[in-house]
Order: sequence, then C-alpha cells, then structure tokens
Amino acid sequence: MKGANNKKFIPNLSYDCVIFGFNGEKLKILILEYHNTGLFALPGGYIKKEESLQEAVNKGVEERTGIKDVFLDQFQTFGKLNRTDPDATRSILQAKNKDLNEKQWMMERFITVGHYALINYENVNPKPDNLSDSIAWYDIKNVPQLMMDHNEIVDKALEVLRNNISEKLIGMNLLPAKFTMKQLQQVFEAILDETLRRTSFQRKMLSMDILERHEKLFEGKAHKAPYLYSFK
Amino acid sequence: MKGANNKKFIPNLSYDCVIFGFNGEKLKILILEYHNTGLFALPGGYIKKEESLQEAVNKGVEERTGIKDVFLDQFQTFGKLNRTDPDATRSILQAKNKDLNEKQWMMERFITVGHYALINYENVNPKPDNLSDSIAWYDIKNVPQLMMDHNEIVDKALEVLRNNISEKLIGMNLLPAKFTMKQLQQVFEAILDETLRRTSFQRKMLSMDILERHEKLFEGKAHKAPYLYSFK
DNA sequence: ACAAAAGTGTTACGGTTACACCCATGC
DNA sequence: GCATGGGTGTAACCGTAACACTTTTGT
Repeated sequence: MKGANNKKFIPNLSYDCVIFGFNGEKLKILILEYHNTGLFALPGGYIKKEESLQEAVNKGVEERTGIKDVFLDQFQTFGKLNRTDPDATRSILQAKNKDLNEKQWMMERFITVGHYALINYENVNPKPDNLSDSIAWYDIKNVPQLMMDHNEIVDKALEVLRNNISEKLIGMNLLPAKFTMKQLQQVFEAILDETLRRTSFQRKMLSMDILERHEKLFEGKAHKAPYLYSFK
Repeated sequence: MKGANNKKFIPNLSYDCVIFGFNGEKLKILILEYHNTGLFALPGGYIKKEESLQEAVNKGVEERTGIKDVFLDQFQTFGKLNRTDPDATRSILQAKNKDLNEKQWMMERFITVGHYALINYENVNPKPDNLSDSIAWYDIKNVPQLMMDHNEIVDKALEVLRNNISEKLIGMNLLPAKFTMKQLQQVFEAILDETLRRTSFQRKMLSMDILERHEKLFEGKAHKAPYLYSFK
C-alpha cells in the first residue's frame, strides 16, 4: 500500500529553510518553482529515520546551494493542523509523472521545522531538487505568493533574523571573508530595512572588538581607500 | 503488529514542556517521577494526528496543572539521532505493566518540540499522567538528573526565558493578577539569578508604561504599604 | 519617636548620536 | 587643487546607576 519512502523518512515531519543571501545591495532568498503548477515554495525536505534533524537540513541546503557548513538557525516549528495541502503536493507530483501511490505519505498532514540560513551570495550555484524545475533569488521585499504557509515562515524568519542580527553577530555569514565597513553596514541596512548612521555604525562595530583590520581596498575610485575587515 | 496508538498519534514526534512557577522566593519547574525506575522527566506527550501542535501542548499542560490558557512559548526542536532511549521507555512501561507490543512505537527514535510555560504557582494542582507516579516542584537550581536529554532542554528553556524576560514582558505570567513592585523584582531576580537595584528597577518598570497602579496592600507590617500593580 | 520598607529627586556615568573636521585617493 | 568617500575627535543627549532623602506604616 505504501511505498519505500515511507520506510526511509520520518512521517508527518519536514523541514523548510529560508536561505538568505546579499547581492551587495539587497537581501534575497532562494525560492523554488514547480513548473506547470504555478507553485512556488521554500527549499525543504524530509528527515531520514537514521539521521539527525540538523544533518538533514545541512544536507538539503548544501544540495541546493553547493555550499558546505553554512550558518543555520532553527527558529520555529509550525504545527497547525491544516498548514499542508495535499492537493498542492499531488499536483506537483503529477506534473513530474510520479507514482502517486508510492507518494501517498506525502499527502498526509505535516509539521515542519523552520530554519534560516545565511550564505555568501557569490559562492552559490543554485540547483533545484528532483521535484522542482528551477530555483532563483527573490528580493525579500518582492517574494511571490508561496504555497501553503511558506509566506508566514519567511516573515517569521525575517523577524527572527532582525532580532538576532545586532546581538548575535551573524551578519558576517552573508559576506565574503574580507569586506569593507560600508558593505557590512549595507547588510545591516538591508536586513533591518532602515538607514544607519555611518559614523555611529563604524564605531559600534569597532568597539565590539570582533573585527580585524587588514590592508586597504583600492578600487581605483577617486577617494580614500577603505580598509578591509574580517571577523575574528 | 503495532497497536491502536500507532494510528492515533504522529509517530516519532513529541513535545516536552518546562513548566516554570514562582513560589514567592525561588523559580521552580515541574518534574515527573516514574516510581520503581528512578527516572525523572519533563512533562510531555504526543501529538494526535487530528490536532495542532499547540493544542496538544496546551492540553498536556492543562492536564498536569489544572490551569487553562497558560503562557506557552515554543523555543527549540531537539532532533539528535540518539536523544531518545528505548530502554528507559521500556522500563517505564514495564513498571506500569503495560503491554509492550502495543507500545512498540514509543521505543522508536523521537524528535521533540521544546516549550516552556509560565504559570501562577498558587493556582496549580499538579497531577501526574497515567505513566508517572508523581509530579512535584523542583528548585531550578536543584534539578535532579533527568532522563534522556531533558536536562539540556531545561537549560535551554532557562536561557531563552532569561533572554526574553526583559524585552517581552512575560514575567506577569508567574504572578497573581495584582502584585507589588517587590514581588515583580523578585521574579526578575529569580530568573536572572542576580540582584537588581530597587530604585532602578522600579523606575524602569514604571517608565515602560505597562503597569497600572491600584490600591495599597496593607500587610500589617511596620512600614509604608506598597502599591499593588497589574499589567495593562 | 523609631524602625523598616516604599517611593521619589538629584547627580554621575557610559554609551550612542550628531556634527565637524581631517585624511587619502584619482581625476 | 578638488571632489568624493573613509576615518576620527568632540560635545550633546539619553537612559541607567548611585545615593540621598522623604513618606508611610505598626510598634
């Protein structure tokens, strides 16, 4: 009656991940598209019976970005009774000509563990999974309508990221190893969606004693070259 | 092969709850004891297939405390592969002469959603569930060795509570509807495990514009009677 | 009157903001 | 030299800390 996957994965439980990137100007997230269905979704997946939750999420993010050891934070588990939609799942599977009988377990009610990831945009090579047809960056301010409760998950992820950015010093994960103070400020501004005062920001960051100053970055611009910094 | 409960609950997923109370002096949590096994555990349970995660936790907390509509915050999902221990579960079931064949699903690997609750200590009438023999308050500084990873869950709950107490104004849930400024300060001190300055604390709380002042509380003590406050 | 605890006024301190100024770089 | 943007010095501002003082209650 039920297929092989029913033995492989923990039933009724999934993870979803809001993968944040920063293109030098705006904050973006990765969104999957299932062609022929008009459905958009967050990258996510299931947890194998013999792997930890964290392993499953790490693996899923690595598969879709090509980056290992990304910064990951689990922020909330979504457990409403009707948050999943068997019809949506069915149409995705049908569009891919999958055997519905074998995938019956996917149509059940699911509780999902929400995560967000911060990655260096430049290093990413987005790869769709075997059900979705494309994966692409979307401006956080311009996220399309997503399936099920995925928009709610994105909103919550952004809220948690905003609360964490100042105190937990995680902005570095969105930047290359060496960056200018201006770039760091732009990351903060993109996340908080507000402009910050240049001098105050610089002094605050320096006073935290978490930055190491390196050589200057000569861009060939007609002004003083900024220092490069890295996190200690 | 598998019993009726296997149909009733979502497999491999549970919730656990760190229930905080304040006895006027110290911060305490509720802990279950399984007699004849020497095992202590957090109150927890399983999620029925046709109920939301939140409903399940609310119901579980209400059953063990007798209080409805308690303050509940979900703080982390614990998903390590070997966090559960089938031997411990087996000995608990055996001590209660349960049919092990019917409870086979309980011996599988479980992922658990960690919550904490804040309740008014005075109103509580602790009731054990049908597997544990007793439930009692333990000083947060004197928690016994708990089964599986429950000590880790307690530590994390306390950490999150400490981070949230100042900004999220949740201390009220540990107190009766009307309380004195001193009581409120004692709650903060018990949670943060540090002494606070009386005058600064008072001014900070009042400046937040979240307290309503009521009549004075005459205790018959030889000093000025304190005002009673409630949260707006 | 006195002791004890609550409530408030005043000053000091530390971190952030605002603004000015100087520095380095390419045209 | 000048325009542009980076880096730093200084004073104002604001919230909290520290401490003194007043108020209220029962003995």
